[in-house]
Amino acid sequence: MFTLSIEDFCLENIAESGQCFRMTKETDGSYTAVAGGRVVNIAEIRPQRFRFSCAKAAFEGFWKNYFDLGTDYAAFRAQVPPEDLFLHAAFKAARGMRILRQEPWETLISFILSQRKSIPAIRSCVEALCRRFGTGIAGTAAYAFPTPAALARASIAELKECALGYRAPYVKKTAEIIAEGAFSLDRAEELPDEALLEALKELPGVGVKVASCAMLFGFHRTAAFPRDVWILRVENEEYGGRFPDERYPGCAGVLQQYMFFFARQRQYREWRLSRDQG
DNA sequence: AACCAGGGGTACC
DNA sequence: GGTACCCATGGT
Repeated sequence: MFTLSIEDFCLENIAESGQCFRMTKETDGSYTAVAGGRVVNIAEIRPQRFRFSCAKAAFEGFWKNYFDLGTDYAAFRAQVPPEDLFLHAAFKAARGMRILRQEPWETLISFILSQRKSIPAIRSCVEALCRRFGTGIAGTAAYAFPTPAALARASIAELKECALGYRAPYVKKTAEIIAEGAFSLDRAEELPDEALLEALKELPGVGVKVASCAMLFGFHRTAAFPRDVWILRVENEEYGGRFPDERYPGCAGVLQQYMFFFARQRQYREWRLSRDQG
């Protein structure tokens, strides 16, 4: 256990941002994250001052990278031109958002089962999969995300018991393809963005949007710009149909996450009303 | 209690 | 290359 000062790091905004599904709020206001077969609890004991439950070595060896704490997020905001009022409002509303460096496998499966589900529903689905097919993490009550082999072994009926519905075959087939080695996530890491997108789209249940989410959140390809229903609304309401992602080479995906977060807030509706009247 | 959710596959044209 | 329609199920 140790404490640390960190700028641009908001546990709540990250946990509620819909990029990860295994970060939960505790009754004391702290957050517990499960990733990479590890568990950590983080409390903001005063503004920008955080207490980590793990050892310093585990932080340096894993969590620091996981939470992308080596990246200066103020530099992203600085790229936004003053006239883009929406994006500036989004940066204000989603202060402390970061793009986590999650594992490709877990991210891929999580977003395959995300389709036509709300974020709370995705969380409970993922948790059910972990409890049923993952292995327990020693010294904690948490379960690791199941391996490709474990999900490939699962029956469709078992997967449906985790509320996967019609997505159960997608998850099973993708797990089989990866467990067999017909698709290597390690080799996929070497592909350039466009080739990676096309490769991911070959997997069952993976279209442009799911592939983009896996790229952004699992492969940390920050140029990937996932377009879901919320982003499409924002593009129509704020950008005349299409966000100019080419204006932000290599980091449009980061901005996308701020946009997504703000678009879902009630305060966006109010912000838009007051803007349209003034 | 209806409504909608970080969409993809398929059958058309 | 676009579009209409279906797909299960939970959270609000």
